[in-house]
Amino acid sequence: MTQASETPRLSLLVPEPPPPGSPAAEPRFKIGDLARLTGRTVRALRLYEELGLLQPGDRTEGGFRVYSDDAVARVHWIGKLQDLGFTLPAIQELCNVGASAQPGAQAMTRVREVFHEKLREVRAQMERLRELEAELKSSLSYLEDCCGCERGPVNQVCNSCAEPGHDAAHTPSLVGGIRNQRCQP
Amino acid sequence: MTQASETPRLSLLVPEPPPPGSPAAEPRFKIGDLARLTGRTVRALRLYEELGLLQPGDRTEGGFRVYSDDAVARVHWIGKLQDLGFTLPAIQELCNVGASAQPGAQAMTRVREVFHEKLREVRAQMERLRELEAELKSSLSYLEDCCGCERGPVNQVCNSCAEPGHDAAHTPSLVGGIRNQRCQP
DNA sequence: TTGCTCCTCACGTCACGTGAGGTGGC
DNA sequence: TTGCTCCTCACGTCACGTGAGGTGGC
Repeated sequence: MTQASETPRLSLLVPEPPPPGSPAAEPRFKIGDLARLTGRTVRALRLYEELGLLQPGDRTEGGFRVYSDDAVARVHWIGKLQDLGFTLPAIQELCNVGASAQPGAQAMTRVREVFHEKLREVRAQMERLRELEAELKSSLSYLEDCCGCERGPVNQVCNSCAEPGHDAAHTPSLVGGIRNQRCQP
Repeated sequence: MTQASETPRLSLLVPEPPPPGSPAAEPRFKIGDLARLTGRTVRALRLYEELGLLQPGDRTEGGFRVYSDDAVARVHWIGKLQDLGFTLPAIQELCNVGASAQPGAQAMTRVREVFHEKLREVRAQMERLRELEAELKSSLSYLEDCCGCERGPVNQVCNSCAEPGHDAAHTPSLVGGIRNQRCQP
Protein backbone atom coordinates (compact mmCIF):
# COMPACT_ATOMS: atom_id res chain seq x y z
CA MET A 1 0.00 0.00 0.00
CA THR A 2 1.70 3.18 -1.20
CA GLN A 3 1.01 6.19 0.99
CA ALA A 4 1.64 9.35 -0.99
CA SER A 5 -0.44 11.63 1.20
CA GLU A 6 2.61 12.67 3.19
CA THR A 7 5.02 13.63 0.43
CA PRO A 8 5.66 17.36 0.78
CA ARG A 9 8.26 16.88 -1.95
CA LEU A 10 5.42 17.07 -4.45
CA SER A 11 4.47 20.58 -3.40
CA LEU A 12 7.65 21.71 -5.12
CA LEU A 13 5.89 21.08 -8.40
CA VAL A 14 3.46 23.90 -7.80
CA PRO A 15 4.51 26.72 -10.13
CA GLU A 16 3.13 29.47 -7.89
CA PRO A 17 3.20 29.17 -4.09
CA PRO A 18 -0.24 29.69 -2.51
CA PRO A 19 -0.88 33.38 -1.80
CA PRO A 20 -0.47 34.43 1.86
CA GLY A 21 -3.64 33.95 3.88
CA SER A 22 -4.74 30.91 1.88
CA PRO A 23 -4.97 27.54 3.67
CA ALA A 24 -1.77 25.51 4.07
CA ALA A 25 -0.42 24.14 0.78
CA GLU A 26 -2.51 21.13 -0.23
CA PRO A 27 -0.77 17.95 -1.27
CA ARG A 28 -0.31 17.93 -5.04
CA PHE A 29 -0.13 14.65 -6.91
CA LYS A 30 1.13 13.65 -10.30
CA ILE A 31 -1.02 11.24 -12.25
CA GLY A 32 1.06 8.25 -11.15
CA ASP A 33 0.54 9.20 -7.49
CA LEU A 34 -3.20 9.50 -8.04
CA ALA A 35 -3.22 6.13 -9.77
CA ARG A 36 -1.50 4.49 -6.79
CA LEU A 37 -3.79 6.22 -4.28
CA THR A 38 -6.96 5.10 -6.09
CA GLY A 39 -5.95 1.74 -7.53
CA ARG A 40 -6.56 2.94 -11.10
CA THR A 41 -4.19 2.90 -14.04
CA VAL A 42 -2.77 6.10 -15.45
CA ARG A 43 -4.59 5.25 -18.68
CA ALA A 44 -7.94 5.07 -16.88
CA LEU A 45 -7.43 8.45 -15.22
CA ARG A 46 -6.60 10.06 -18.57
CA LEU A 47 -9.75 8.48 -20.01
CA TYR A 48 -11.86 9.99 -17.21
CA GLU A 49 -10.36 13.35 -18.07
CA GLU A 50 -11.10 12.90 -21.77
CA LEU A 51 -14.74 12.25 -20.85
CA GLY A 52 -14.85 15.31 -18.62
CA LEU A 53 -15.20 13.32 -15.38
CA LEU A 54 -11.92 14.40 -13.81
CA GLN A 55 -9.97 17.63 -14.31
CA PRO A 56 -6.41 18.12 -13.03
CA GLY A 57 -6.31 21.30 -10.97
CA ASP A 58 -3.24 22.40 -12.84
CA ARG A 59 -0.39 21.51 -15.20
CA THR A 60 3.31 22.05 -14.64
CA GLU A 61 5.32 24.11 -17.13
CA GLY A 62 6.34 20.83 -18.74
CA GLY A 63 2.73 19.74 -19.17
CA PHE A 64 2.49 17.29 -16.24
CA ARG A 65 -0.98 16.99 -14.71
CA VAL A 66 -1.21 18.12 -11.07
CA TYR A 67 -4.03 16.92 -8.81
CA SER A 68 -5.15 17.83 -5.30
CA ASP A 69 -6.88 15.77 -2.60
CA ASP A 70 -10.27 16.35 -4.23
CA ALA A 71 -9.26 14.15 -7.12
CA VAL A 72 -8.87 11.12 -4.85
CA ALA A 73 -12.44 11.44 -3.59
CA ARG A 74 -13.58 12.10 -7.12
CA VAL A 75 -12.04 8.89 -8.48
CA HIS A 76 -13.48 6.90 -5.57
CA TRP A 77 -16.90 8.35 -6.39
CA ILE A 78 -16.52 7.32 -10.03
CA GLY A 79 -15.46 3.84 -8.89
CA LYS A 80 -18.53 3.40 -6.70
CA LEU A 81 -20.84 4.34 -9.54
CA GLN A 82 -18.99 1.96 -11.88
CA ASP A 83 -19.36 -0.84 -9.34
CA LEU A 84 -23.07 -0.05 -9.25
CA GLY A 85 -23.15 -0.66 -13.01
CA PHE A 86 -23.13 2.92 -14.29
CA THR A 87 -21.26 3.42 -17.57
CA LEU A 88 -18.92 6.38 -17.87
CA PRO A 89 -21.41 8.24 -20.13
CA ALA A 90 -24.10 7.63 -17.47
CA ILE A 91 -21.76 9.05 -14.82
CA GLN A 92 -21.30 12.08 -17.10
CA GLU A 93 -25.05 12.60 -17.02
CA LEU A 94 -25.07 12.48 -13.23
CA CYS A 95 -22.29 15.09 -13.26
CA ASN A 96 -24.34 17.30 -15.48
CA VAL A 97 -27.23 17.22 -13.03
CA GLY A 98 -24.99 19.00 -10.53
CA ALA A 99 -24.20 21.76 -13.03
CA SER A 100 -27.74 22.11 -14.37
CA ALA A 101 -30.03 25.07 -13.85
CA GLN A 102 -33.19 23.01 -13.38
CA PRO A 103 -35.00 23.17 -10.03
CA GLY A 104 -33.33 21.11 -7.29
CA ALA A 105 -36.50 19.20 -6.42
CA GLN A 106 -37.00 18.09 -10.03
CA ALA A 107 -33.37 17.09 -10.58
CA MET A 108 -33.07 15.20 -7.30
CA THR A 109 -36.36 13.39 -7.87
CA ARG A 110 -34.86 12.06 -11.08
CA VAL A 111 -31.63 11.08 -9.35
CA ARG A 112 -33.70 9.26 -6.75
CA GLU A 113 -35.45 7.27 -9.46
CA VAL A 114 -32.12 6.30 -10.98
CA PHE A 115 -30.70 5.25 -7.61
CA HIS A 116 -33.87 3.33 -6.81
CA GLU A 117 -33.55 1.34 -10.00
CA LYS A 118 -29.90 0.65 -9.18
CA LEU A 119 -30.89 -0.58 -5.72
CA ARG A 120 -33.17 -3.13 -7.36
CA GLU A 121 -30.38 -4.20 -9.71
CA VAL A 122 -27.86 -4.50 -6.88
CA ARG A 123 -30.23 -6.71 -4.91
CA ALA A 124 -30.87 -8.92 -7.95
CA GLN A 125 -27.13 -9.15 -8.51
CA MET A 126 -26.58 -10.17 -4.88
CA GLU A 127 -29.21 -12.87 -5.21
CA ARG A 128 -27.55 -14.18 -8.38
CA LEU A 129 -24.17 -14.23 -6.61
CA ARG A 130 -25.69 -16.13 -3.68
CA GLU A 131 -26.91 -18.81 -6.11
CA LEU A 132 -23.53 -19.00 -7.79
CA GLU A 133 -21.77 -19.15 -4.43
CA ALA A 134 -23.87 -22.21 -3.55
CA GLU A 135 -23.03 -23.81 -6.90
CA LEU A 136 -19.33 -23.15 -6.41
CA LYS A 137 -19.45 -24.69 -2.94
CA SER A 138 -21.14 -27.88 -4.12
CA SER A 139 -18.74 -28.06 -7.08
CA LEU A 140 -15.74 -27.74 -4.76
CA SER A 141 -17.05 -30.49 -2.52
CA TYR A 142 -17.71 -32.72 -5.54
CA LEU A 143 -14.24 -32.06 -6.98
CA GLU A 144 -12.60 -32.90 -3.66
CA ASP A 145 -13.21 -36.59 -4.43
CA CYS A 146 -11.61 -36.19 -7.87
CA CYS A 147 -8.28 -35.05 -6.42
CA GLY A 148 -7.31 -38.58 -5.44
CA CYS A 149 -8.74 -40.25 -8.54
CA GLU A 150 -6.49 -42.77 -10.27
CA ARG A 151 -8.79 -43.89 -13.05
CA GLY A 152 -7.01 -42.18 -15.96
CA PRO A 153 -7.15 -39.34 -18.49
CA VAL A 154 -10.03 -36.86 -18.30
CA ASN A 155 -11.26 -37.43 -21.84
CA GLN A 156 -11.42 -41.20 -21.33
CA VAL A 157 -12.79 -41.71 -17.84
CA CYS A 158 -14.48 -38.58 -16.47
CA ASN A 159 -17.55 -38.73 -18.65
CA SER A 160 -18.43 -42.24 -17.43
CA CYS A 161 -17.36 -41.76 -13.82
CA ALA A 162 -18.57 -44.61 -11.60
CA GLU A 163 -17.75 -43.10 -8.22
CA PRO A 164 -20.77 -42.99 -5.91
CA GLY A 165 -22.60 -39.70 -6.46
CA HIS A 166 -20.54 -38.82 -9.55
CA ASP A 167 -23.03 -39.94 -12.20
CA ALA A 168 -24.43 -37.34 -14.56
CA ALA A 169 -27.60 -36.85 -12.51
CA HIS A 170 -25.65 -35.88 -9.37
CA THR A 171 -22.94 -33.72 -10.93
CA PRO A 172 -23.12 -29.96 -10.22
CA SER A 173 -23.80 -28.13 -13.47
CA LEU A 174 -20.61 -26.05 -13.26
CA VAL A 175 -18.59 -29.29 -13.33
CA GLY A 176 -20.90 -31.18 -15.66
CA GLY A 177 -20.40 -28.50 -18.29
CA ILE A 178 -16.67 -29.21 -18.37
CA ARG A 179 -16.84 -32.93 -19.01
CA ASN A 180 -17.44 -34.47 -22.41
CA GLN A 181 -16.39 -31.35 -24.29
CA ARG A 182 -15.37 -30.98 -27.89
CA CYS A 183 -14.21 -27.37 -27.89
CA GLN A 184 -12.30 -25.92 -30.86
CA PRO A 185 -10.43 -22.79 -29.81
CA MET B 1 -41.82 -16.19 -22.32
CA THR B 2 -41.56 -18.04 -25.62
CA GLN B 3 -41.86 -21.81 -25.25
CA ALA B 4 -40.23 -23.45 -28.25
CA SER B 5 -39.72 -26.85 -26.62
CA GLU B 6 -43.01 -28.15 -27.99
CA THR B 7 -42.75 -27.19 -31.65
CA PRO B 8 -42.64 -30.46 -33.62
CA ARG B 9 -42.77 -28.23 -36.68
CA LEU B 10 -39.07 -27.65 -36.25
CA SER B 11 -38.32 -31.36 -36.64
CA LEU B 12 -39.17 -30.92 -40.30
CA LEU B 13 -35.90 -29.05 -40.64
CA VAL B 14 -33.89 -32.19 -39.95
CA PRO B 15 -32.52 -33.34 -43.31
CA GLU B 16 -32.42 -37.01 -42.34
CA PRO B 17 -35.04 -38.53 -40.00
CA PRO B 18 -33.50 -40.32 -37.00
CA PRO B 19 -32.73 -43.97 -37.83
CA PRO B 20 -35.18 -46.54 -36.40
CA GLY B 21 -34.34 -47.61 -32.87
CA SER B 22 -32.90 -44.20 -31.96
CA PRO B 23 -34.65 -42.14 -29.25
CA ALA B 24 -37.64 -40.01 -30.22
CA ALA B 25 -36.78 -37.04 -32.42
CA GLU B 26 -35.29 -34.30 -30.22
CA PRO B 27 -36.57 -30.76 -30.49
CA ARG B 28 -34.47 -28.82 -32.99
CA PHE B 29 -34.04 -25.07 -32.65
CA LYS B 30 -32.96 -22.38 -35.02
CA ILE B 31 -30.59 -19.75 -33.62
CA GLY B 32 -33.46 -17.32 -32.94
CA ASP B 33 -35.27 -19.96 -30.87
CA LEU B 34 -32.12 -20.66 -28.89
CA ALA B 35 -31.66 -16.93 -28.34
CA ARG B 36 -35.19 -16.61 -26.93
CA LEU B 37 -34.81 -19.71 -24.76
CA THR B 38 -31.56 -18.48 -23.23
CA GLY B 39 -32.02 -14.71 -23.15
CA ARG B 40 -29.01 -14.16 -25.42
CA THR B 41 -28.81 -12.30 -28.70
CA VAL B 42 -28.27 -14.13 -31.97
CA ARG B 43 -25.01 -12.24 -32.28
CA ALA B 44 -23.77 -13.53 -28.92
CA LEU B 45 -24.56 -17.14 -29.86
CA ARG B 46 -22.64 -16.78 -33.12
CA LEU B 47 -19.71 -15.33 -31.17
CA TYR B 48 -19.70 -18.34 -28.83
CA GLU B 49 -19.56 -20.56 -31.89
CA GLU B 50 -16.69 -18.58 -33.39
CA LEU B 51 -14.77 -19.12 -30.14
CA GLY B 52 -15.53 -22.84 -30.17
CA LEU B 53 -17.80 -22.71 -27.11
CA LEU B 54 -21.01 -23.77 -28.83
CA GLN B 55 -21.45 -25.94 -31.92
CA PRO B 56 -24.78 -26.33 -33.73
CA GLY B 57 -25.54 -30.02 -34.07
CA ASP B 58 -26.33 -29.52 -37.71
CA ARG B 59 -27.04 -27.10 -40.56
CA THR B 60 -29.99 -27.13 -42.94
CA GLU B 61 -29.41 -27.35 -46.69
CA GLY B 62 -29.78 -23.58 -46.81
CA GLY B 63 -27.09 -23.12 -44.14
CA PHE B 64 -29.32 -22.41 -41.12
CA ARG B 65 -27.87 -23.56 -37.79
CA VAL B 66 -29.85 -26.29 -36.01
CA TYR B 67 -29.50 -26.86 -32.26
CA SER B 68 -30.81 -29.50 -29.88
CA ASP B 69 -31.73 -29.32 -26.18
CA ASP B 70 -28.08 -29.67 -25.16
CA ALA B 71 -27.38 -26.22 -26.53
CA VAL B 72 -29.75 -24.60 -24.02
CA ALA B 73 -27.91 -26.16 -21.08
CA ARG B 74 -24.64 -25.25 -22.72
CA VAL B 75 -25.53 -21.56 -23.03
CA HIS B 76 -26.76 -21.49 -19.44
CA TRP B 77 -23.45 -23.00 -18.36
CA ILE B 78 -21.55 -20.31 -20.28
CA GLY B 79 -23.76 -17.67 -18.66
CA LYS B 80 -23.03 -18.89 -15.15
CA LEU B 81 -19.31 -18.80 -15.76
CA GLN B 82 -19.60 -15.30 -17.23
CA ASP B 83 -21.54 -14.14 -14.17
CA LEU B 84 -18.73 -15.57 -12.06
CA GLY B 85 -16.34 -13.29 -13.95
CA PHE B 86 -14.81 -15.77 -16.38
CA THR B 87 -13.93 -14.29 -19.79
CA LEU B 88 -14.85 -16.27 -22.88
CA PRO B 89 -11.19 -17.25 -23.46
CA ALA B 90 -11.09 -18.51 -19.84
CA ILE B 91 -14.24 -20.55 -20.48
CA GLN B 92 -12.50 -21.99 -23.55
CA GLU B 93 -9.70 -23.18 -21.27
CA LEU B 94 -12.20 -24.87 -18.97
CA CYS B 95 -13.68 -26.57 -22.04
CA ASN B 96 -10.28 -27.83 -23.05
CA VAL B 97 -9.79 -29.46 -19.65
CA GLY B 98 -12.72 -31.75 -20.48
CA ALA B 99 -11.11 -32.79 -23.76
CA SER B 100 -7.58 -33.12 -22.40
CA ALA B 101 -5.67 -36.38 -21.99
CA GLN B 102 -4.06 -35.41 -18.67
CA PRO B 103 -4.93 -37.46 -15.57
CA GLY B 104 -8.35 -36.67 -14.08
CA ALA B 105 -6.98 -36.02 -10.59
CA GLN B 106 -4.47 -33.48 -11.87
CA ALA B 107 -6.96 -31.67 -14.11
CA MET B 108 -9.69 -31.52 -11.49
CA THR B 109 -7.28 -30.32 -8.82
CA ARG B 110 -6.52 -27.39 -11.08
CA VAL B 111 -10.23 -26.74 -11.72
CA ARG B 112 -10.77 -26.81 -7.97
CA GLU B 113 -8.12 -24.14 -7.49
CA VAL B 114 -9.74 -21.95 -10.12
CA PHE B 115 -13.18 -22.37 -8.56
CA HIS B 116 -11.78 -21.69 -5.11
CA GLU B 117 -10.31 -18.42 -6.28
CA LYS B 118 -13.66 -17.52 -7.86
CA LEU B 119 -15.43 -18.27 -4.59
CA ARG B 120 -13.18 -15.75 -2.87
CA GLU B 121 -13.89 -13.19 -5.58
CA VAL B 122 -17.65 -13.79 -5.42
CA ARG B 123 -17.64 -13.26 -1.67
CA ALA B 124 -15.62 -10.06 -2.01
CA GLN B 125 -18.03 -8.88 -4.67
CA MET B 126 -21.02 -9.59 -2.42
CA GLU B 127 -19.40 -7.64 0.38
CA ARG B 128 -18.78 -4.71 -1.96
CA LEU B 129 -22.41 -4.83 -3.10
CA ARG B 130 -23.60 -4.87 0.53
CA GLU B 131 -21.63 -1.66 1.16
CA LEU B 132 -23.03 -0.05 -1.98
CA GLU B 133 -26.56 -1.15 -1.07
CA ALA B 134 -26.17 0.65 2.26
CA GLU B 135 -24.89 3.77 0.49
CA LEU B 136 -27.80 3.71 -1.94
CA LYS B 137 -30.28 3.37 0.91
CA SER B 138 -28.87 6.34 2.82
CA SER B 139 -28.71 8.36 -0.40
CA LEU B 140 -32.36 7.60 -1.15
CA SER B 141 -33.41 8.65 2.32
CA TYR B 142 -31.36 11.87 2.02
CA LEU B 143 -32.81 12.66 -1.40
CA GLU B 144 -36.35 12.16 -0.12
CA ASP B 145 -36.10 15.56 1.56
CA CYS B 146 -34.95 17.15 -1.70
CA CYS B 147 -38.08 16.14 -3.57
CA GLY B 148 -40.14 18.92 -1.98
CA CYS B 149 -37.36 21.54 -2.08
CA GLU B 150 -38.34 24.95 -3.38
CA ARG B 151 -35.05 26.77 -2.98
CA GLY B 152 -34.12 27.00 -6.66
CA PRO B 153 -31.81 25.72 -9.42
CA VAL B 154 -29.37 22.93 -8.58
CA ASN B 155 -26.25 24.81 -9.58
CA GLN B 156 -27.18 27.80 -7.43
CA VAL B 157 -28.57 26.34 -4.21
CA CYS B 158 -27.63 22.66 -3.79
CA ASN B 159 -24.01 23.21 -2.99
CA SER B 160 -24.83 25.48 -0.06
CA CYS B 161 -27.89 23.60 1.16
CA ALA B 162 -29.02 24.77 4.60
CA GLU B 163 -31.54 22.03 5.35
CA PRO B 164 -30.84 20.27 8.64
CA GLY B 165 -28.52 17.34 7.97
CA HIS B 166 -27.82 18.45 4.41
CA ASP B 167 -24.48 20.15 5.00
CA ALA B 168 -21.42 18.75 3.28
CA ALA B 169 -20.37 16.72 6.32
CA HIS B 170 -23.66 14.81 6.44
CA THR B 171 -24.20 14.21 2.72
CA PRO B 172 -23.80 10.62 1.50
CA SER B 173 -20.84 10.41 -0.84
CA LEU B 174 -22.91 9.16 -3.78
CA VAL B 175 -24.94 12.38 -3.62
CA GLY B 176 -22.08 14.65 -2.59
CA GLY B 177 -20.22 13.67 -5.75
CA ILE B 178 -23.01 15.06 -7.88
CA ARG B 179 -23.14 18.53 -6.40
CA ASN B 180 -20.77 21.32 -7.29
CA GLN B 181 -19.70 19.74 -10.56
CA ARG B 182 -18.00 21.29 -13.52
CA CYS B 183 -18.18 18.43 -15.98
CA GLN B 184 -17.36 18.93 -19.68
CA PRO B 185 -18.87 16.10 -21.76
C1' DT C 1 -45.88 -14.04 -53.11
C1' DT C 2 -45.31 -11.84 -48.56
C1' DG C 3 -43.00 -11.38 -44.17
C1' DC C 4 -40.06 -13.08 -41.10
C1' DT C 5 -35.79 -15.19 -40.10
C1' DC C 6 -31.60 -16.50 -41.31
C1' DC C 7 -26.79 -15.88 -43.61
C1' DT C 8 -21.98 -13.50 -43.84
C1' DC C 9 -19.07 -9.59 -43.70
C1' DA C 10 -17.60 -5.57 -41.42
C1' DC C 11 -17.49 -1.47 -38.76
C1' DG C 12 -18.84 0.65 -34.03
C1' DT C 13 -18.72 0.80 -28.83
C1' DC C 14 -17.15 0.58 -24.09
C1' DA C 15 -13.38 0.78 -20.76
C1' DC C 16 -9.54 0.39 -20.88
C1' DG C 17 -4.35 -2.25 -22.24
C1' DT C 18 -0.21 -1.68 -24.62
C1' DG C 19 3.30 -0.19 -27.10
C1' DA C 20 5.98 3.80 -29.97
C1' DG C 21 8.61 7.69 -29.80
C1' DG C 22 9.74 11.53 -27.33
C1' DT C 23 10.44 14.67 -23.07
C1' DG C 24 10.22 16.49 -17.99
C1' DG C 25 11.79 16.32 -13.08
C1' DC C 26 14.73 15.48 -9.37
C1' DT D 1 24.00 12.30 -16.44
C1' DT D 2 21.01 8.42 -15.16
C1' DG D 3 16.52 6.44 -14.29
C1' DC D 4 12.04 7.06 -13.61
C1' DT D 5 7.86 9.26 -14.82
C1' DC D 6 5.37 11.81 -17.67
C1' DC D 7 3.48 13.33 -22.47
C1' DT D 8 0.57 12.35 -26.89
C1' DC D 9 -0.87 9.51 -30.56
C1' DA D 10 -2.73 5.28 -32.08
C1' DC D 11 -3.78 0.54 -32.53
C1' DG D 12 -5.48 -3.77 -29.84
C1' DT D 13 -8.94 -6.31 -26.89
C1' DC D 14 -13.24 -8.04 -25.02
C1' DA D 15 -18.14 -9.02 -25.59
C1' DC D 16 -20.92 -7.90 -28.01
C1' DG D 17 -24.36 -4.03 -31.01
C1' DT D 18 -25.70 -2.62 -35.41
C1' DG D 19 -26.32 -2.06 -39.90
C1' DA D 20 -25.60 -3.68 -45.21
C1' DG D 21 -26.84 -6.60 -48.66
C1' DG D 22 -28.52 -10.88 -49.73
C1' DT D 23 -31.18 -15.48 -49.16
C1' DG D 24 -33.97 -19.47 -46.87
C1' DG D 25 -38.38 -21.36 -44.95
C1' DC D 26 -43.09 -21.90 -44.27
